[in-house]
Formats: sequence, structure tokens, C-alpha cells
Amino acid sequence: MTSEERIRKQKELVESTGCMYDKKGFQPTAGRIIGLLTIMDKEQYTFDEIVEELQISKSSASNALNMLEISNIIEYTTLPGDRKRYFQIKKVDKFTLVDEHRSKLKETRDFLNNVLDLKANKNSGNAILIKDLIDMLNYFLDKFEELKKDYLSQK
Amino acid sequence: MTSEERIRKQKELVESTGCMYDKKGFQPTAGRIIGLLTIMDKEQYTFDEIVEELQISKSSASNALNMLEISNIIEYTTLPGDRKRYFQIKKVDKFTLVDEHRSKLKETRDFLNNVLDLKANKNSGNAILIKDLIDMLNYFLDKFEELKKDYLSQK
DNA sequence: TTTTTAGTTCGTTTATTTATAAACTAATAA
DNA sequence: TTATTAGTTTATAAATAAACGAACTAAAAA
Repeated sequence: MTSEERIRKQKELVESTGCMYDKKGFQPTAGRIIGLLTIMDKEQYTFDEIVEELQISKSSASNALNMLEISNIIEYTTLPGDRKRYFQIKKVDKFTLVDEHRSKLKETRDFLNNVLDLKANKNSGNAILIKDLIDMLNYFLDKFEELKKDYLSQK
Repeated sequence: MTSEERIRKQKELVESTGCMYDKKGFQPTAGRIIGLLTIMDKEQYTFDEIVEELQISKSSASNALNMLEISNIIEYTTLPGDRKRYFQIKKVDKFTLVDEHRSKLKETRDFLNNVLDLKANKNSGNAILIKDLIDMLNYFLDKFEELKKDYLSQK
């Protein structure tokens, strides 16, 4: 694969990151910025480079960058005697990805507990299914923490 | 808790289900229908009952119900000599919830593998982080399947 | 045959999101 | 002092999504 080919593919992947994050409820521009800072070989971009690279307006860039910073997804460093900000993705903890899913499973379990509490008949079809789901979720939520420990000790 | 209180709380929870599913990218109406069929003690609703209960137009109901049926989330039964459809939520397999999360983690791993493949320097800061994340995701994806077996045999 | 029931389809309205351009600000450089 | 840089803010335009009402259809009932 030539270098240009590789860069072309990287840029394609940046675009598809926009779609990925769109589905997650982010604005596409924010997703593309995350993609840019993750995928390209260059790991730090200035405001103007982002505007130029993604072909977006300064206001879109300003909005998306502020949102991403507040959401703890990107950060910037500065250099003495240089007013520019150098944006980069925040290095996440190894477990952030699974932790996010764990916390969503937890929310689901809490919701289902709520639903079950409000059921008049705890033996109706839905109630039994919900009890089953809660039991399974509790098992997985427990084991998740064990898996994290096991993973670290295994290294 | 009186019966009216319980029903009021159930209806509140139905509304909040609309918001939950909105965040997941569903239309609020669809979310409220899922809520209705999951939360209320009555487990089967006709088209008109749904329209009445959620105070929505027939066209909204029609659209949302068709979408939910195609998405395999609800189903309906019919009775001989009765043209009405009786809608109910589809009973999911115990593991559906965790499987959904597993498959999202898998997508993330595949995406990161893609990103890593396209990196010019596999030892850059981002590349190393990505390798770490992939390794951890692979571990969890494996263990997930084991956990499912363990859960079943433990019963 | 006409009416009622159980929905579907279509065209429009309303609300929300996303992005823009243009004007502005605050700091630095010339 | 004036110009330039590095963005921010604001007001608006464009696109998209969600829901609605009204007209329609197909089957069954009267």
C-alpha cells in the first residue's frame, strides 16, 4: 500500500467515524474531529488545521471542540509564546470502553427493578421475564469487576 | 401504595421510557409504546387502546407499530372472528441484553483494528493506546462467552 | 347495499438539529 | 497606532425528524 493510498483510507475512516458517532447521538462534526485526532498519523491539530482538514466553518469547529472538551473527550496543550491550541484526544483508561457498557447495563437493571416493583402480579409473563433479566444482569455486573482484576493480574 | 398511585407511577415510567429510547435513536412514540407494553399490568393492547392510552394520532401509532414489528421488538396475536391485533412485546432471550453490548464492543474492536492497520508508526502514542484497547477488548469478548456458559450451568 | 371497523397512506406542519456567515473580542505583532 | 491572529458569539438558513389530520382502503357487519 502506497502512502497516499493509506492516507486516503484514513480519511475515509475519519468520515465513517462521523457516522458512527452520529448514531451515538453526537453531531457528525464532533465525530469527525474525534476520528481525525484518533486515526491520522499526526496526533495534534490546531484549530485552523481542523477547519482546513474537515472543510468546516470556524463556528462549527469552535462549537464542536468546546463540546468535546467539556465532555472530556479531547484536550489541548499550548506552547510558550504561541497562542494556538494543539488539540489531541484524551488518552482513556484501558477499561473506559467496557466500563461505559457496564454502566449502561446497570442503568437497564435499575430500570427493570423499577418496573418489577410496580407490577401488580409478580408472576405475569412480563414480570417473570423481567426477573430473569435482572438476575442475569446482576451476575454479569458482578463478574465484570472480577474480569477487570483478572485481566490486570494476567499481565 | 394504593392501586391508583401504582398506576400513576407506571404511566410516569412509560413516559420516561420514551426519553430512554429517544437517546438510543428511537422515536419517542416508539419508546413509549415499548414502555406501555412492558410496564403496565395489561400485557396486550389493541391499536385503538394504544392510540387512546398514549394520546397519539392513528398515523403515529401505525408508523411506530410497523417499525417496532419490523425491528423484532413487538409482535401481535389475533383472535378468530376478530379483526383487531393484540400487540405485545416479544419475549427476548435472557442473553439478548448482554449480547447487544458484546456486539457493540466487537464493532469497536474491529474499528480499532482498522485504525491500527492504517497507522504509519505502530509505536506512536495513539497506536500504543489502541493496541492496549484491542487487547483488553479481545479478553472481554472471549470471557463473555464463558460467562454465559457459567451462568447457565450455575442454575 | 350501506355502514362500521381497523387500520394505512399522503401531504403538511412543527420542532429540532446542524452548520453557516458575519460581526465581534482579546491578545499579540508590526 | 494599526493590523493580524486565534478564536467566540450571534443570528440565520438549511436539513431532518416527528407527529398530525384527512382522505383512503379492504374486510366484515347490519
